[in-house]
Amino acid sequence: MSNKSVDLERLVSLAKRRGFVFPASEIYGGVAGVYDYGPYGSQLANNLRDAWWNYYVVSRPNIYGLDSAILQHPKLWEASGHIAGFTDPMVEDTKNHKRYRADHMAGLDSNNLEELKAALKDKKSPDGNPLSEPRIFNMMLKTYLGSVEDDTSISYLRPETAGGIYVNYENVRETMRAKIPFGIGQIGKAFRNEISPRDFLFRKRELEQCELQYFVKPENEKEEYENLRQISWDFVAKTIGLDEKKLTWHEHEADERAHYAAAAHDIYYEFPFGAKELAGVHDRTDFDLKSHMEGSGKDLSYFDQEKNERFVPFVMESSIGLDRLFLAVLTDAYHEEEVNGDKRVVLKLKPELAPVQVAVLPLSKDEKLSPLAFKVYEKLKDKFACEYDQTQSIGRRYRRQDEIGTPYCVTVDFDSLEDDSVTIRERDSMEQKRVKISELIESISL
RNA sequence: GCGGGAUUAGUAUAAUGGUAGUACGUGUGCUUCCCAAGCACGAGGCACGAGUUCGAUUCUCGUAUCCCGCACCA
Repeated sequence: MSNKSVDLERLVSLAKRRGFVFPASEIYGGVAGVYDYGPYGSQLANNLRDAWWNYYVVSRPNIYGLDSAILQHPKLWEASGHIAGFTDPMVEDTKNHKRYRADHMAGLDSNNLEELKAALKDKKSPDGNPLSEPRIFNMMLKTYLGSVEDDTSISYLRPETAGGIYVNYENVRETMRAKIPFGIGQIGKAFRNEISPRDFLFRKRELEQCELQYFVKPENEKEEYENLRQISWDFVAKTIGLDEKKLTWHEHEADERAHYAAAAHDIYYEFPFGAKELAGVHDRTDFDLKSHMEGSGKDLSYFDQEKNERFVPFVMESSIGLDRLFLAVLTDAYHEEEVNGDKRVVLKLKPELAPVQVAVLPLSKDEKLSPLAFKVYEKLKDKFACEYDQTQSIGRRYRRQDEIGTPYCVTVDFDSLEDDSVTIRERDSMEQKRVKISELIESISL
C-alpha cells in the first residue's frame, strides 16, 4: 500500500492525536502560523537538529558551530537590507520588482491602503510598467530592547539566522584560526510576520532554520557552489533518507532571486499540498560581508598569506527549514496498511530519527511479568530512547508504537521467566525474533 | 491581505430553537493476552464574544483558528 494519498488533514490529525504537534495556545483559540511541538514532536525535531548538526558541522573539520542571539543590533538589519522600507506602504513594479513608496507616488501623506490604491489606480512605475497594489511591508517582528519604549530602543527578532553568522565572521575566523575556505553553521529560531501563514508547519511565523554559510575564494565560486549543492542534496536524500523521487531541484530565475543572490537553487519536496521549497542553496557573493563592512565600518576582508593578497570572501549558503524538514519526514513516513482486515497506520521513520526507538512491553500486566519487563526497560533506557507500556492488550500496544514510528518492540512473555529471553518485534515487517536478555542490546541495531 | 467553505469529546462524525448521540481512542477492573479480541464500569464535547428569544450548540453579527483559490513568501 502506498502513501501517495496521504493528505494534510491526516497528518495534522495524527500529529495532534499522538503528541507530535499542537496548535500554539490552543485553549485560547490558537495563534495563526505558530505551533508547539509535543513530547514526540520535540524529540523528533531534536533528532533532526542533531542529524543536521552532525552532518554539516561536527563531521567537517573546517566548519564551526555558532549560536548567535535572536536579538542583534538594529543596524545589522539595516546593512542586510531587511529594514529598508518595511514599515512603509510600498508598491512594486510588477516587471522588474523595483519598489517605491506608495505614499510618495500617490502624493498622499497616508498609510491608508484603500486611499492609496484609488490614487494609484492608473499610475505606472517610472519604467512604465504596471504597479502592484500598495501594501504595508513589515515582515520583521518589532520589539523594544530595554524597558523604555521609544524609537531609540526599537529592535527586531531576527528574520533569518544568517545575519548572526556574518557579524561573527571575524570572531570565528580569528579564534578558530580558520583559513578560507571555511564555514559557520548555526541552528536557531527566526521570525517573520508572514502575510498568510499556510500549510501547517510549512509557513510559520516562528520558524527554525539550519544554515551553513561557507566562505570561499571568489575564483572558486562556481566549484564551491556546485559542491555545496551536492552536500545539501545528500543530506536530505541520504542522511535524512527522504524519498528521492519526491525531491527535485528548482533553479531560481533571475527575477525570483533575492537581492543578494547571484545563483540560487532550491530543493523541492513533494508535500501533500504540492512540490514546495524544503531547502535552498544560494550563492550570496560578497554581498553580505561587504554590506556589513559598510554598515559597521570594520574591515572584514581576508588576507591570504600565501598569495600575499587581500579579498572579501564569497558566501555560499545552504539553508533548510527545520519545520519543513519535520513535515517532509512525517509525510514520507506516513503509511496506511491493511493487516488482518484492519487498517494499520505506521510511521516508517528511520530508526535513528524515531522519537521512541524501543518500547518494552510485558505481554500482560502481571505481578511476575511486569517487574521483569521493567528490569529490561532499565537495562535499555540509557542506550536507546525507550518507553515502557503495559496498558491494554499487546496488539493494541504494537499499533500505538507503529503510529509513532517506534522501530522495535521488546516483548516480555511468560517464557521469559524461564528462559531469560524476550522477543524483538520489528515495526515494518512485524516479524519477531527471540533473543537472550543478556544479548539484547547487541541485537538491536539502529 | 482578498474571495469561498468550515469549526460539536483526544480523533472522526450525527442530530436538535427546550443544554447532545455514535465509533475509535482513553482510564480502572477481570481475562498467562503476540498484532487495535471480549466483558464490566468510568472520564470526556457544542471555538470565543455579543445580539434576537421565555429559552441558542442550532438563527444573526463580530472575533479567532483551520482548509481551498488568488496574492504574498523581500
